[in-house]
Amino acid sequence: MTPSGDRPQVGPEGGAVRAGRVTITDVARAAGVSVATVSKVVNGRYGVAQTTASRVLEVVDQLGYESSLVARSLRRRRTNVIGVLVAEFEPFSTELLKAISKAVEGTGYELLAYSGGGDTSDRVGWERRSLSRLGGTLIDGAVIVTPTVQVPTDDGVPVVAIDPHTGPTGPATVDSDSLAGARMATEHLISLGHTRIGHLGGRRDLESARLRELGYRQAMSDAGLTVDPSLVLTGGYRPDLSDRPTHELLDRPDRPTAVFAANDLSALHVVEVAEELGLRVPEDLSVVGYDDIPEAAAARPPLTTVAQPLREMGAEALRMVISLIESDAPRTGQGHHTRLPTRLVERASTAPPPAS
Amino acid sequence: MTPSGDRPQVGPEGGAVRAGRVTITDVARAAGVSVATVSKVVNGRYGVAQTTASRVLEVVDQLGYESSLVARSLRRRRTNVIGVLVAEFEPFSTELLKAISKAVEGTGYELLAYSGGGDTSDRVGWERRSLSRLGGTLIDGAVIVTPTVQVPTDDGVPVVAIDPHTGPTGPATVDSDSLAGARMATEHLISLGHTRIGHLGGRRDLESARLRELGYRQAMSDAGLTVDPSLVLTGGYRPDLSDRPTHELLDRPDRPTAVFAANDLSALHVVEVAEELGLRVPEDLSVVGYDDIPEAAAARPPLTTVAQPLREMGAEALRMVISLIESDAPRTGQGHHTRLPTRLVERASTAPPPAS
DNA sequence: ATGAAAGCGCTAACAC
DNA sequence: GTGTTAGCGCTTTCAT
Repeated sequence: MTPSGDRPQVGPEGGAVRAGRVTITDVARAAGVSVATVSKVVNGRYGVAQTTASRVLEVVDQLGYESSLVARSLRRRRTNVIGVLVAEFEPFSTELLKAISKAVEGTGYELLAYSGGGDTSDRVGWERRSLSRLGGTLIDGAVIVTPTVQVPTDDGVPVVAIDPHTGPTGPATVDSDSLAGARMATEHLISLGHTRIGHLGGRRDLESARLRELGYRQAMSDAGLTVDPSLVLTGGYRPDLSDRPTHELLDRPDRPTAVFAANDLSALHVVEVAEELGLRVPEDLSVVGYDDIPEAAAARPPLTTVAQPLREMGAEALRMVISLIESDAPRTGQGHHTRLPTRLVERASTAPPPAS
Repeated sequence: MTPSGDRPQVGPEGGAVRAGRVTITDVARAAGVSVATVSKVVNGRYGVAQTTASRVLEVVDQLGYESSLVARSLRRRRTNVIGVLVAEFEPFSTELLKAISKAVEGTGYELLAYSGGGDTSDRVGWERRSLSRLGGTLIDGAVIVTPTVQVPTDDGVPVVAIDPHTGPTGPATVDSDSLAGARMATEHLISLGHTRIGHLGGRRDLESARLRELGYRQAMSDAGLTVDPSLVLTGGYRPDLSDRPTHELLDRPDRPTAVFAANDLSALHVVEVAEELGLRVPEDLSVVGYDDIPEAAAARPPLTTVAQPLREMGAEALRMVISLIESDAPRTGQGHHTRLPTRLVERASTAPPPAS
């Protein structure tokens, strides 16, 4: 058969004209060798003649062949891809993603971010699904952001959880010191003279949310202040879930003079609602958030908040998965835990309470 | 064989205890049926007895089985996953990602973001590689953010490019009106009284960068101002690449009184360098950026910039890929192009030039 | 109603 | 050096 026999047509720019992806079979046929040989050449294995190799490489180039990650990962053990699993791409997870992306440079790994929690139906347990769908094949390891349940450590790939479901137990985790952060936030409000302080809590299933509420309670109690139970509500870390509790907090004559929200997104929503109600921030109401996402500094007024070291947390989580991937030590149920410090960032959403 | 024979061990909480992922074979074995039957049940196909189905489902639940995206996508046509391909996760691409993530809710698709440009070696052409690696199998369609080359439209999955390599030609694209935006930015500086205005350009391979420079030149020329060629440099949309040209702009006695940078990231770097040099922004130097990422509003001073409608752009791009995926019309080389309007956001990084 | 078998694109043993 | 073969986990005819 003539070499040009049934080789896929090649356009003027060297791109394949035939529809669909170029597969290893196309390359093999065009180069007149077996797929196995193409595979060897592409993967730089030994045992291929110089001349064959260069001919194959030429065809690869001509056809624009690139091996399918999917097919390859099904067969191979390693893919050099690390998964970042999130419920949804919102400011917190994307800040982490930026940090991980920066840290991944030069490591030889690529990043694949997957949002599996889209459907409201599986707001809980999405990480298990995502992990099962991708793990063991597509990705060598995973960083899971704010999982709703404890991630299984024994089955599948190495996993590190950021802002985990549960505290220092189970899989490897990275988080920041929510207790201290929440105390700082609350103490800041107290030092400004507030005594009637509300708390808009986070996701009840997350350790971080529980610790932030605890920090708030401790600071109040340490200052000799009693907590009005009707002022402690749950906003689920989300603006939409925060709407009703925020109104509950502000639609009343004896409303608090300050609110500590468990994250920036819900704090920002408190500011919004306050303004709809004709309350000025910070003159009539002080608001403190948590996280220090860029949106917090960008808001009007700029939000006072507790900064989590998101860059470091992302970098650390990446370091940890990579080390888990590369050490072949059997994974025990008990992972390593890193907790990083937080700090208060005073901006313009807090001030002394109205004279009244 | 007894049903309990070689079924994988199940732990107290129903989680699989054996290492590795639970595969369809495990389920089949545990349920005492064939893999084909399990597949049918899992995919809700007809032709399975009620009792068999419920038994299988029970085992699925018990073992926590979830089908592998990889294996499934290799065999099937559709995966209901849309890829967002970026060179790197930085503020611009992640804003788009947030927008697309918001828009994807309720569509039945899931999002997979892949950063393939990690290695500096392939700063150019990463999108071709990523597309080849994922396309045709893992993802049903792709949104590519700022591709470095023209994306092939004929081979593989439907593609929409945001801020494309080339203007309205080739694949479907979404971008914003860079020409008008750049004119607004420059006119704003001129109206403040600036005459010596520098331009820190973007990535030369992108249409948007060329249009922003053109808009700058048009506004200058319309105002009867001449452009000093030594004041028009390229920053490549990146802080690191902007460092040298920024110093070239500012380390001189006859430095400009204002700089229009082609995106916020490089504008922010100009502000940084200016401050290192002891220049106050905006008193000694005015700076305008482009994009309006959250970091722009969060900066000190808050950055005057040209806002791109990133939310709309992301939503529109998603709408377009989905419609391409769902219409089985053969893809022509010529896609649809949407160009959205920009607007000037005046903040505190611009002011009249120093009296001198 | 169920299962056996082929095959998606690829890699890894093993044969020639 | 190179090709043949098996098989990764899954879906899909096609027999039974």
